[in-house]
Parts: sequence; C-alpha cells; structure tokens
Amino acid sequence: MKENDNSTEQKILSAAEEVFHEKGYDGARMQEIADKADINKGLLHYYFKTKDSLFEAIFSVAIKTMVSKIQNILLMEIPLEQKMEKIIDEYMDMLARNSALPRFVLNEVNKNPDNFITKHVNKNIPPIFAAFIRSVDKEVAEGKIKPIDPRQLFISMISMIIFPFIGRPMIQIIMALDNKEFQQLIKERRTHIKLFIKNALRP
Amino acid sequence: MKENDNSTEQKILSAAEEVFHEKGYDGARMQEIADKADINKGLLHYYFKTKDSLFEAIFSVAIKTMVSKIQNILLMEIPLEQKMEKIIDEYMDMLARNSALPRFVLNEVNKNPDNFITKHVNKNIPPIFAAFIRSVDKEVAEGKIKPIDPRQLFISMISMIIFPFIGRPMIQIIMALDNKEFQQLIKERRTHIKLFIKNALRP
DNA sequence: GTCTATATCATGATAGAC
DNA sequence: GTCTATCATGATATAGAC
Repeated sequence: MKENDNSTEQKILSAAEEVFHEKGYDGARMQEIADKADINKGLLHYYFKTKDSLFEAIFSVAIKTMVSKIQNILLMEIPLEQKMEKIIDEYMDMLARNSALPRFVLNEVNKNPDNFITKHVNKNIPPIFAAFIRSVDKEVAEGKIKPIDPRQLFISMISMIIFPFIGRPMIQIIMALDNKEFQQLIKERRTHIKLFIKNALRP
Repeated sequence: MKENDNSTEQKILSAAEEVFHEKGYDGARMQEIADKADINKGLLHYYFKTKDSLFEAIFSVAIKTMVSKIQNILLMEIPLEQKMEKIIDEYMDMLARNSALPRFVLNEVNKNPDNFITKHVNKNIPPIFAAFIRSVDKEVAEGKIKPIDPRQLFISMISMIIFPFIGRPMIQIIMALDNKEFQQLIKERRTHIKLFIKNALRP
C-alpha cells in the first residue's frame, strides 16, 4: 500500500464504505459520509466529483470481496469435500467481519444487473464454475456421493452460508435470540453446514 | 372483499406495492407511484397523507405474507417431514409469484428492526417456533433422524428456499443462465431441497 | 487541499379551483 | 374526488476565498 491510511482519501473511502453498506445507494447521504470522514461536503466533492463515482469506488471493492474468495478456492486442485469445507470456513469468516456486505451487494446488483455485468463481472467466472460441475459429476460417477445436480448443490451451499447474515433480524425475532445468542449460533453454523452437506451427499 | 378492485385506492395500493417492492422505501418516488396508478400526486396525497403512511400499508401486508404461511404450517398437527415439505412447496409457490418480496421485507426490517418488532410482530411467533424445536428433538430421540440442532435445521431450510430469489442475478451470471434456464432451475429446486434435507437427516 | 457560501434541482407535501 | 399550481425542504454539486 503506497497510500497513507490516514490520508483524506482513505478517510473518505472508509466512511463511504460504512454508509453505503449500511444504507445502500439510495439511502446514503453525501453529508453523512462527509461527517463520518470528519470533513465538509465541499472537500468530499473535491475528491469524488459525484456520488456515483464514490459509489463505484466502494461497489467495485465490495463485489470483488464477494466473488474473488470463492473463485480462488474453486480454482484449487483439492478434492470436492475439502473445497466445499474451505469455502464454508473462509466465506463465513469474511462475512462475520463484513456482515452488511452481502445485503449491500445483492441489493445493488439487483437494482441494476446490466451495469453490474458490463462494469464488474470477470468474464472467466462461468468457466470456473463449469469446473465445479465437472468435479461433482465425477464424484457421482465414481459412486463417492449420491447423484445430485451440481448447480443445486452449489446454490444450497451458498444459501446456507449467506442467508443468515441477510435474514438476521428476522431469525432473531422468530427464535427469540439476543445478539450474543445469535453470535453463538453463527459460530456453530459452519460445523452444521459442513456436516449437513456431508450427510446429504453420503451414498 | 367489500372494496372495488378498480377503486382509486386499490390502484394506488397496487402501484405502490410494485414500486416499493422493486426499489425499497428510499428508492421509491411518490411521482412514480402516482404515474403507475394513473393519477396525479395531489390525489395520491389525498388518499395517503404521507409517503410513510403509504409505505406502512404496503409493508404490513408484505410482512404478513412472509410469516403467516410458515406460521400456519408450523401449527398443523402433521409429522415433521410432511411439515417441512409443505413449507418448501407452499413457500416456493408464494415466492415464485412474488419474487421481489423477500428482498424488500428483509431489507426494510434490517433498516429498522425496532419499528418492525413493535409494529408488526406477532407476539406468539416464538412459542410456535418452540413447538418446531420440540418435534425435531422428539424425532431425534426416537432415532428417526440424525441428531441435529433444530434451529440450524430451520435456518438451513429457509435459506435454501429464499436465497435463490434474493441472489438471482448473481446466480445467473456465475452459472451463465438465461431467464428461461433460471426458471427451470427454480422449478426443479423444491424437489432438490426436499431430497437434500431428507438425505441429510437419515440416520 | 480545505473551507464557506451558494446554485440548482428533485421530492414530499399543501392550497385551492373545479 | 380530482386536478393544477406552488411551497418548503433537503440533497447534490459548484464557485471562490484562503
């Protein structure tokens, strides 16, 4: 990193990340970002001419955080079960540190899928996923796991990992959990997901 | 229903539902709702004095749609497996008809959990969920299913049902699916989820 | 680079004619 | 009930002094 972490630009980016992640593009206010960065609106516009340009800076990092980790693990030359366990562990670690991230990204992508594709999508994602399909199909053919649609398996795994962070307040209400109890549940969750998938796949 | 479906109020509510579900509270514009209802802003404010009051009308229906179905099924006196299968079938049917609903509700609840609790939560939800816990524990004790934390099981089931509707554009990109292929995947999904859970739980 | 002041514009909301 | 016209506010963005 050649930038000073306490540089004005860095303060702006940190503040903007916080506000955009929490409130989304529509709910975010340039004034609030300026306040949180401890500068005034004029200076904020000096660094980022428009709200859009500031948003793009935040969003591109967010989308990268969301996809690159999975992408890297999918590319590793390790057995399927280890691959899935690694995704579960590392993705849940990342989400525990950035719990507002998935809601933010999924929302903004939904609001403007085309912009998302043209500006932010890595063209070699589908081939990487195709490799996942092949490795599942191979294990099925070898009788190591029960027959299953690899796409459904992948969606189920991702769903079980991400959803609790999006549905948190609802889950807490339904199950009458305070914050500490919810944290504990999340902590235990990676073990649950691994075992759940393993059991579902056993022949 | 004693109301005329083509009454002005009904046209407003339909338009508002569409706009709020799609864009959320912050992104929704009274002008767009008026346009979609084919009236002008003045008349819109005559029926609903503030944006907030109109939002509340839409949100209270949305939250009810999200929770009442599960609630009703959980109250039925049927075996656990049937209960879960019924939730999967009926919830996926409902979401297929209202695909923007979960993102909308989860987002707004997240933005203001307290308001959600005080205004919209049915106080007897936690007891209903406690009954689900008991029925899972019972089946575990009888050796009919593998030992499992009922809360994790419930979260996993709900995650697998709801997430695809929230993560749709991302899933389509990663898997390179067009709209028709995605619809087909969703159609097959209920079978997948039922079998996946059944397999995971078999002793 | 940083600040204050201001322009510009969009949006929610109201007033009043019909 | 329905419309047009208008207000008041607040948000993005710019201009210009230091």
